[in-house]
Amino acid sequence: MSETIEEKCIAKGIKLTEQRKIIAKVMSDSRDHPDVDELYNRVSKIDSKISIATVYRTVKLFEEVGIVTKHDFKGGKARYEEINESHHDHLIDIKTGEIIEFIDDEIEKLQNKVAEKYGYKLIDHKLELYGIKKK
Amino acid sequence: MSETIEEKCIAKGIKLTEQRKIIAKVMSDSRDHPDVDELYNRVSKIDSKISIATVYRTVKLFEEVGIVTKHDFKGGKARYEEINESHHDHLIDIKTGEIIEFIDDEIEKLQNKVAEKYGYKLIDHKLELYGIKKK
DNA sequence: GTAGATGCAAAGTATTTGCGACAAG
DNA sequence: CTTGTCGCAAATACTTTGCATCTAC
Repeated sequence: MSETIEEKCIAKGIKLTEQRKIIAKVMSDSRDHPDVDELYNRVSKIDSKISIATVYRTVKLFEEVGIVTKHDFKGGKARYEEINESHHDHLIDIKTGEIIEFIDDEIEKLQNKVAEKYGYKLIDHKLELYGIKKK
Repeated sequence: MSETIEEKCIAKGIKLTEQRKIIAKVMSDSRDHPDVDELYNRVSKIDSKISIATVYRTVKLFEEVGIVTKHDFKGGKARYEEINESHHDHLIDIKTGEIIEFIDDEIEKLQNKVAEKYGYKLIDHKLELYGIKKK
């Protein structure tokens, strides 16, 4: 039962403006992990009057209520991705910038173990692998 | 045989200016992971004439030649840490911001396995755990 | 002596914000 | 209606850079 972003907004009592609907749609349709600029480009094609400030405000809002996550991959700009059921981490191709999503339950378990060991409850984590494709 | 940053600079043919020596010393003495601003504060106490531009230029240089690493933890600012023999990852206390360094060989191995699985050679990785202290 | 480093201030990026106009509930 | 959002441009925050001067080697 994967809800759409729009449904999530309603569930969380967020006002659904035209702009937010468009931004939500663009994010849902994005398989990659676009930065705000790229998001703005895509959104502009649908409605050219939307300002980049609104895009910034919206992704921030979506992040705060847990609809999307923010990534700070190498390169300065923050990049966003919709959260859906399946948690995953990222394997990034250093040469091409291509991003592969993966899940490894064993690593997940070990992370919890590490946190436990230091007396912490694990809330969140970030795992990024950087590599080059083998020939 | 852990070399000092100064020794590493000489080994890599980097000109050792007074400013660089000071910045190197401050970084070596820092157990935490200071951002450029904080580094600049500490450096200024030793020599108040050093400009923040030099700090930026120096950390960038040190990063390029592999003397320090840059982290993009939550919070926007880039933070730096000296590289020494022991690789480690970070467990960050969400409430206090405290950073615990840890190593887990099992996780390291699994990361390589994941990269392999997708046909990649692992070059680098970043693992950050965010948690809260248990009472 | 010479190539490269520094300081300063100005210029870039990325992101946030104040404010009057406007739209969702 | 009322509260919160939008668009715009100005403001911030972080980082980089041009240029004249200075310094390590």
